Amino acid sequence: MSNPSTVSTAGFSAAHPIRILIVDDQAMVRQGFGALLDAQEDMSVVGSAADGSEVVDLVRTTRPDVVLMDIRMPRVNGLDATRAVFAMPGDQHPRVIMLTTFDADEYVFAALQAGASGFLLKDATAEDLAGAVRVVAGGEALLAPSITQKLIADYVSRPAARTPDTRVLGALTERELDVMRLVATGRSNAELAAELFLSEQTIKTHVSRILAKLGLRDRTQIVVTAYESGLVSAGS
Amino acid sequence: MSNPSTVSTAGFSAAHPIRILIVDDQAMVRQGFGALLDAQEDMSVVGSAADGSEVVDLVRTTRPDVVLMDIRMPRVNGLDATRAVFAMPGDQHPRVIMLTTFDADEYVFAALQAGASGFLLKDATAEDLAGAVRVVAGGEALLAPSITQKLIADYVSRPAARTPDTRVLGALTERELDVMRLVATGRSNAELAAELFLSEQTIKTHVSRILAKLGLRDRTQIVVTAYESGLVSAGS
DNA sequence: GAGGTCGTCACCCGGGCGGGTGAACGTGGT
DNA sequence: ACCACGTTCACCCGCCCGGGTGACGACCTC
Repeated sequence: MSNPSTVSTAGFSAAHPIRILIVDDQAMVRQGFGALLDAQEDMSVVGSAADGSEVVDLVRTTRPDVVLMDIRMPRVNGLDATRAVFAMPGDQHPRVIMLTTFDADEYVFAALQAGASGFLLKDATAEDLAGAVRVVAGGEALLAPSITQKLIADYVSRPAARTPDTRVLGALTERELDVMRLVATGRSNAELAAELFLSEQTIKTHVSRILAKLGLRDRTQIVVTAYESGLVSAGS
Repeated sequence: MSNPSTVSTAGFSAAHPIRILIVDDQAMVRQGFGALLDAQEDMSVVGSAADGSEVVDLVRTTRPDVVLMDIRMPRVNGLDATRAVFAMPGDQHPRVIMLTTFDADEYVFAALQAGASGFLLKDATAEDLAGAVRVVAGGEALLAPSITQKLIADYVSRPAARTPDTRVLGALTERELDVMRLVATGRSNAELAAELFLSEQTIKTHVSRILAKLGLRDRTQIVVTAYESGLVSAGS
């Protein structure tokens, strides 16, 4: 899995070793992976922690490029620790690779959402691990094949991320879009009037214009169109 | 990127070589990749094609385990060819790895949706390619790191695949869910009556029951709840 | 057979909704 | 200066919608 950016990363890191922080509650893992990665000439393990609670402080003091993070840990788990890392002020967040002993698919989405760039099983070989660190340090991402498989299956089952439809957004004025968004929450005209500090009649005018411009009949069709066009989306 | 299943695959394929079909319009690629993979002792290139139009026939006659498919080809492109392969009758479809000369992110989702299990750039090394074939033949999936990066970015931006909410699905009867789904398309009571061959009054009764059971006020809130609960979802 | 749920349908009533028309004000373009 | 457009608001009207009540048959449980 090499490609131009991996190569350039390797060249770059010869001068500036990739700084690595290892977070795992098992001392064996910290020592094993630590020694293994430290042996790579383009990498340097700058710290380790046994608990997610120390991660933020360590990131602040050691400034790692890549954090290897066990997902299951006592006290603060890897998920929360990752979220905490990406919640840190500034925009120089380290890249995070999640480690898991077995196939914990229920955490994959949460981990990626939290900001992780990689997901490896702990049975990975030395080459796998070192390669993954280089890939992730190079700004790309890498998942274990079994994880990739699950991710793809989940991915294709999700609706395409909808960019708000231009045919809708274009025809309506900004104010009408405001009203449409609120109509799509199930509110009545009177409620919209109160919400927007307007007369109910004004709301009715806006709603009528929306209906006319979009060729719809009633407010239920406005709600449907709002969802289908991506103006609003499920999950609030 | 090795793991138990990769190992078992290799062990399995020593007795039964992985059968490979190569589809690419460039003769250089067919010959190069073909010779490269054929040199692997656990692989056997069983055919090649320069055009997506021949793929279905070749899959039928050569029964490959893995198809390496260029995404850009004259006449029938790799996307359509992949769809055609998975549209073939029977359930013993080969696994498909898409190849692309450069970073064609706009095709990634379509390719995966079509059924592809892998996505590689053509600058992959021999080890990358052979490793990817083994991973995919073993039932898992593998993406180039730059593709993985884009996939993750797109993935986390999508709303979680909603499993229809039990609080909604549980309270309503099957018939009421039917009506709710149709209400959520923006139809009037009269239209629902016609659609379901019922009296309009019956529809009104169902709608009233839905409103009462879910604690809603009017049909627009039914539409909102239908979308938010996952009973229906955008993208039709 | 008694009781419960579900699906079907009827009548009446009140109210929110949508349609039509008109108008005022401010902004921006030519 | 003029017109177009967007935003705001008013009055009137017709009607679909939602609420209440009651009913009938089918099915299932006990």
